[in-house]
Amino acid sequence: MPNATIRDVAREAQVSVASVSRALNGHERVRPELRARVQEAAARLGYVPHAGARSLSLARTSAIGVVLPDLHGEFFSELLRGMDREVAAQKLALLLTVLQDGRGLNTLAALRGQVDGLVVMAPQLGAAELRAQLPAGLPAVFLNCAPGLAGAALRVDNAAGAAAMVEHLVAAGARAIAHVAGPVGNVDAEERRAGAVAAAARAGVALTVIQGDFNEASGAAAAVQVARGEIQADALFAANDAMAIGALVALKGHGVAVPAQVRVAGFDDIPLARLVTPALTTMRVDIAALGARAVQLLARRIVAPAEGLVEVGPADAEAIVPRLVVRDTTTETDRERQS
Amino acid sequence: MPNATIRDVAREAQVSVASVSRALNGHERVRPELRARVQEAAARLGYVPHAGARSLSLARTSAIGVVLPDLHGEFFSELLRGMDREVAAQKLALLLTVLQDGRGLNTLAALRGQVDGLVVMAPQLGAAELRAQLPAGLPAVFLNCAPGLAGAALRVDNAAGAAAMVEHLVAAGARAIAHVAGPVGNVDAEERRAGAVAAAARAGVALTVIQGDFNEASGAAAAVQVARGEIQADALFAANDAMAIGALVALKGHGVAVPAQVRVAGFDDIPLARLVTPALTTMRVDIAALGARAVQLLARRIVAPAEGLVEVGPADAEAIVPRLVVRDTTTETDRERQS
DNA sequence: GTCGTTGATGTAACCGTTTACACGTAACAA
DNA sequence: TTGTTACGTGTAAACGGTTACATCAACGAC
Repeated sequence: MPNATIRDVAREAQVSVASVSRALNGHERVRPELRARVQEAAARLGYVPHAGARSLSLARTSAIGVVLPDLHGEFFSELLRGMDREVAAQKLALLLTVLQDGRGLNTLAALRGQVDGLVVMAPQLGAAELRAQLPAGLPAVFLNCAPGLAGAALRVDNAAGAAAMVEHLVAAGARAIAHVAGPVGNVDAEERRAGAVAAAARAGVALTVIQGDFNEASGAAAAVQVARGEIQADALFAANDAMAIGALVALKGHGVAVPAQVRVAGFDDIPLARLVTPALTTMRVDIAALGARAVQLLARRIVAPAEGLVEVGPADAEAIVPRLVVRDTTTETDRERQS
Repeated sequence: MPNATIRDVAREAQVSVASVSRALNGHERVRPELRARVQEAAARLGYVPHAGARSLSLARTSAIGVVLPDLHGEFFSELLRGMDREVAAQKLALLLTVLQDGRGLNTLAALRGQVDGLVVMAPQLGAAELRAQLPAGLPAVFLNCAPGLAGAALRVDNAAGAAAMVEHLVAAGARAIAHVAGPVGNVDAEERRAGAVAAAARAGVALTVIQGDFNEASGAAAAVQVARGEIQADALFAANDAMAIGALVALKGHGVAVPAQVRVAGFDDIPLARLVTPALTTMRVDIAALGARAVQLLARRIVAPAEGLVEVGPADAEAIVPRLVVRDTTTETDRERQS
């Protein structure tokens, strides 16, 4: 007998199943004496309600699905940490699905009946493609997705962040910037590039785009071009920290002084950024807050229909603006020689 | 009409619900013509089976629960990545639960009926405490947990890893090793110390244990003792990379050549390890593999009862052996001066 | 023509909850 | 006394699937 059911408890407490359900769910109209008897019986049998059955009956699973691309490292864990924080507060559970390239196409639809809503991050999928895969009628919040989907949209304002960084570099004395872009087709990468290009144009400084792929090696490769003088630049702005760190190491290897000769900047503020020498200037995105906010928005959409105050639609779209974190790779300070 | 049910499909295809179920689940005894008609109807209505209902009927959810402590960074994401890889292969879903300090006590029991099994990592909980919270009769796999629980146990073989490192240091010419241990009470730290001590005894080299606390500062302090000659050693083996890096910096500061005068080694292979100069020799634990293996073991336990070949019990306990990653702090090479 | 056999399909019970509704009882007003 | 009301509790019908069993038609053997 693996587990007791509500009927076992009813028999044990000599009441009906309805009373057991009411007693355990804290209904009003239950005599205290009976409630106590039921609770006692439940405890005696080690009864735990069967979540699946309950969700079938309530048409509510108390779980939300998270659909993510194949992420690495800090970003992934911070996002989940933020989501979990909020999910716990709302007494929900998290069902995680990673969208690998091959599989995962019908995977999304299969979530019907298993979750009450979806937080989707699929920067590589088009709106139409995505819409086709989503189970109809499930509330959803989209993170950095193609625009125009039926649900709340939450994004990182990459363009504004990149622009802020370019402005900072210019203020720090840069006159020719090399931007190491992320992989083509990646929305974040595109937005950062566009923001950087626009800001450079506004500031009247030269900006050369070098193609990268978000990995360290490509940052290093770009740095080598700069070090050899193949590309004229007194600042190297990478679209993420991994590439910036790769570049930093490569520049050091080629005897280029940072930030004296070339300023270096990244994006994301991964933990490693403040540990490298010199410490990396970068844009910090509060990933945990992003995750928490996504869950919050979703939770609101889930209860909303019940409340009658639906007002859904793609109305609410929000953007998280990254914050500039100035460290040693862009400003000459007396801390330069230390640590 | 948010979503079609099996009855809608039955009506649309002019057959019974049983036939729909059989047709869609690939049963044998279904006339091809009827199967086609059902599939067509299902497609027309955009029917997707309701996971909750199905799991209630089948007594199988196709989901497994993952219970983790409040982890940060790389470890967390790598573990989940490994689990997801295996979970996808087994056509399961992942339900994530983070065990924060306060909450999460009844959280575990609430998973009944929502998952088919559990992967639990709760290094801070005692066996009894844990057992009390787990839903009875749920297959479970424990990661680095207290021993003696009913389920498979999977751990990192810290002792073997430490021993391997000591052997490597000896092979690299070390004759007197200083081991900077982690905080007392920490299981990983204890195991690493024990493994190092034993291996040194076997190899017939001296080994001095210096108490540390897993932070950089304690590594640096230990290094100072070695540099000053207060402790005789030609190799410094720290129980984690943070302390090793602290030691590395301190040795450099005291003009001690690494690895010529003192070899340095760490444990964990954090991302920073290959970025410091000289690059740190360390032990790499394949976290993703650990996660994948846990899911694999659990999946086996889940199907086993159905197969009749139960053979459960705490029988299978496995250990993942870390891999030695040799870099520049233990071997003099021509790469020494570079990067 | 009858009977058994076989294979495809339908009927209905079941999984474990929740809850609308029915019902019985007691308190109270007339 | 007799309605009315309010309240506590039980009965049974959902929720959306799966599947044991019943049913039925077609077929071949006698």
